[in-house]
Amino acid sequence: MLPTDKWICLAPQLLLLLLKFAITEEGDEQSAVFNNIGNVPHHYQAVTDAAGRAELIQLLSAQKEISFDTETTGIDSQNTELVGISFSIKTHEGWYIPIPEQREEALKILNEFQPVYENENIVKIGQNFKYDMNVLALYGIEVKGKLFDTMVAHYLIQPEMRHNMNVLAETYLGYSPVSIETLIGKKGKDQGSMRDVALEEITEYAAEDADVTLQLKEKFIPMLEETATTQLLNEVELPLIPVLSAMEREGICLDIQTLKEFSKLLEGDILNIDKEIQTLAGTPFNISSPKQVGDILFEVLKIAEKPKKTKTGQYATGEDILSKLSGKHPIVDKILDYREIVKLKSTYVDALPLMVNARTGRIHTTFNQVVAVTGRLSSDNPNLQNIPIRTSRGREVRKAFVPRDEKHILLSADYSQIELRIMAHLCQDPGLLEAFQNNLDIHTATASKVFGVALEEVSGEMRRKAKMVNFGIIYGISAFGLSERLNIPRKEAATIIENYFIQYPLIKDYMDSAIEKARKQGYVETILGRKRYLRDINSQNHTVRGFAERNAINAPIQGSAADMIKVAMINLHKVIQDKKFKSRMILQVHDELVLMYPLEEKKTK
DNA sequence: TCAATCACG
DNA sequence: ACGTACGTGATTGAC
Repeated sequence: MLPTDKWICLAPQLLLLLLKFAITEEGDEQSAVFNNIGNVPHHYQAVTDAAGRAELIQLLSAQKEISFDTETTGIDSQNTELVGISFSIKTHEGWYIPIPEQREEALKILNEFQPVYENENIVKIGQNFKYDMNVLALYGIEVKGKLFDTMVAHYLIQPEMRHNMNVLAETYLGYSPVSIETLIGKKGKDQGSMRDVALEEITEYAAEDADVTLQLKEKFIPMLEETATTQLLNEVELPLIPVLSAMEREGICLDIQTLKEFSKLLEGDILNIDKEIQTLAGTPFNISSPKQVGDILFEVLKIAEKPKKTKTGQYATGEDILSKLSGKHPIVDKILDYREIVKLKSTYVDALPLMVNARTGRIHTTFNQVVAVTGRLSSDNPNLQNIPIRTSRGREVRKAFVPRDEKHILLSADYSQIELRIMAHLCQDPGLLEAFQNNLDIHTATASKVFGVALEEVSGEMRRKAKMVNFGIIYGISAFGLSERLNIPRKEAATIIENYFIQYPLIKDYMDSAIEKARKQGYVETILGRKRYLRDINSQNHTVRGFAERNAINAPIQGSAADMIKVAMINLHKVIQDKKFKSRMILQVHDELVLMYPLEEKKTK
């Protein structure tokens, strides 16, 4: 690596070029060289003997707050090994403690640090704290005391930005930490292991992470005040971290045998449908290729007058398009069927069993707290927030999620119409409030009002339409969008929307005021003050501005629902802990919580 | 790597 | 006269 003083001798053009590279790729080697913390005086120290550790532990134990980080062999916090731990208590200083590969020896050293991690009086600062919590739990350590997470804090300050440490360090501290690629190479099969990195190098890397984390925390405290998100952080997002950690560690059991059998069944179905489709098409093609499906439907069979195209000029063959062409040719329904089955098989039936953790025998998702700009959680590896439910084949997949044993039961509890209720709260529309207060089916009540018939006279068709309007309202409705989804003329959709706003006049007012608010202050916010910044709200471009306007309407609703369930999760977790229940929260699906409880706790609830 | 599709709320 | 419903993640084919 080149020291900085050699860089400034370079021709300005070259420097500019290098700078350009440095900022296009986050955390790459160029940016690591440019403005590295290595050019700042610092003191990072490896602690490798018992005496050194004892001294460090004594020092850490006397602190009000410490930042820490863990180095591991992998990125899956449920299936990884500790390579080392690092701490910082002062800017530009830090310690790194290697952890041996041999588990007994590793446990011995971690036991030494246990009193630090579990000290209730020390504030712990981390970046992506949940990961470290999960890893340390693998070694029997429950991190306790007040915590601070720079990643989660930044999520409230700038929800739409990325929140990884390299970005944060570059943006707020003006330097690029050593990138992990410098140590173990680029992601891929040739990537090395953190285990094999020389002590000197990993010390710089790990201690720097703890150091940077501590510095970021100091930066973020006033920024949280400026954005009025301190309370949301302290009372919702941070307390949620141990809850999510516990849920991830708990995992969920999967009935692999059932899925294996289902897979075989689907396999057969796929072969049959494939054959039927090829025959109907008259020429062989790959049904999994949307491009080829489009060509068959619209070039060979010509089943539509003017087929819709995607933005790249390819024929659009999505479910919405094909279902409208259902009657035109028998092949259409077959393709839809084929797509459903292949989706289920590849994404769920075959994929999930491979993700069962060898140690626990269960599936462990990761709940991401800083991805969704509205404040929702997301779930990945695997995503357990999109397990099928809408079709009967899909529900078979869902059935494979089972309690631990016959003495346990899975319980799912969900909010009913939470987003519409929040809309009712935000706009205080009397009609909408009354419908909820009378505990009416909200879509039927809406149909009754919009179509001007008695509640008892509402037909299935009317309810279906009203339901679509209610959903559309939350998303920032347009006549075009509604007409597309109801497959009715735009004029008719417009009339329905007009009637809707006559019946619920304050909803219209809410939508207008949300947009107005966004224009004036540049952001909208949820009930708990979570912001969404909408820089495009005054754009000259209709499409771009339209997006921002719909976001202004939707974000406070979707986001407030997210706030609410997060608070509920924290409270529920506390009750379970305080009363020492064995019930466990397992999943969150936006408006739903899945718990597993032992039979014996059924009556105490 | 991106676009298209589709699973969920 | 525009293009259009909000938020996610995984898989596949095509380049």
